[in-house]
Amino acid sequence: MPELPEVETTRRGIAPHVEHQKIKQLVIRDGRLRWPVPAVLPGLVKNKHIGEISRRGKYLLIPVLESKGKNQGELIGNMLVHLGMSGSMSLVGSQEKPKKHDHIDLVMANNKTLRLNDPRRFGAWLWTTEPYEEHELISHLGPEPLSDDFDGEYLWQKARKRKAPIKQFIMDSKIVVGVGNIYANESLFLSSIHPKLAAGKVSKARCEVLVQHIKTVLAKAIEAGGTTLKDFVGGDGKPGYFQQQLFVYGRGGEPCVTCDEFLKEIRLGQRTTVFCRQCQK
DNA sequence: AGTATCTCCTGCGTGC
DNA sequence: TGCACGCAGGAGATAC
Repeated sequence: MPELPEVETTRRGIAPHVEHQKIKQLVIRDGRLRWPVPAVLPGLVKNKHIGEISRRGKYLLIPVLESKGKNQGELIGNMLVHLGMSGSMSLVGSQEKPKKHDHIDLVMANNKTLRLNDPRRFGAWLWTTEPYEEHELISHLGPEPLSDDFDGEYLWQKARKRKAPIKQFIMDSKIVVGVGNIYANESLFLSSIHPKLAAGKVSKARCEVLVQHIKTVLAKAIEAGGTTLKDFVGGDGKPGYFQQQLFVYGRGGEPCVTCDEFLKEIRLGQRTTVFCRQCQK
């Protein structure tokens, strides 16, 4: 269930093995992801070089550069990868046989292969020649949650007159990217804010608190993921997600760690929502 | 424009 | 053991 910390952990895990490498070939074993993987892509990237991998929200951006002899040259375009909800990447030896749901291989000249596994095929592997910021899946996205652009003032301004529940509001990628269900539940608990409270009813002061908790929760999760980076090479591609302690997510019916009240579990916009009726108002 | 609902897909846990 | 079912989840698409 890749949320932003898992995607960032993936980026950090694969980057040292992939960046500046020459692409031997791209193998599309099953291109039926959320959108069809462009059939022309293997031809476009063959024998090109890979640039520095970045992340925007939960999208991984893999630049492809023209090759000049053994070196890389000008930017040709970007591969835009999303792990959906069940996707993961791993680095394997180029001879390693694909397992079930191993849909795409990026085979590199260093005899390593970046491999995408995605059982539910909600992920994406797209191509764009325009600056990635202008791609239709990227251009409308809100600020990065860990950046200075995301602060209490910003959230409060955006939330004015909005009636949507605060939980759904912070999960809206147009408002801020990277806050998935787990971390939305956790940060609201830490902020003592009821998930159903209308976004426009959250005071400026409480917006400040909420933003700080979102940042802290995400940063801690990234830190936890960083401890298992070594598992990327020759591993199963699944870093130690959810190592951090979860206060409410997955704990419906169990006692609140603060007040012992049984945690309430409801559905909000078809998402499991867990909170403490006592602590969150 | 803002909000609510639907949708893609497979694997897993549960209850019969 | 097998089957039907509900649920999980990101986020774009669609409807109101």
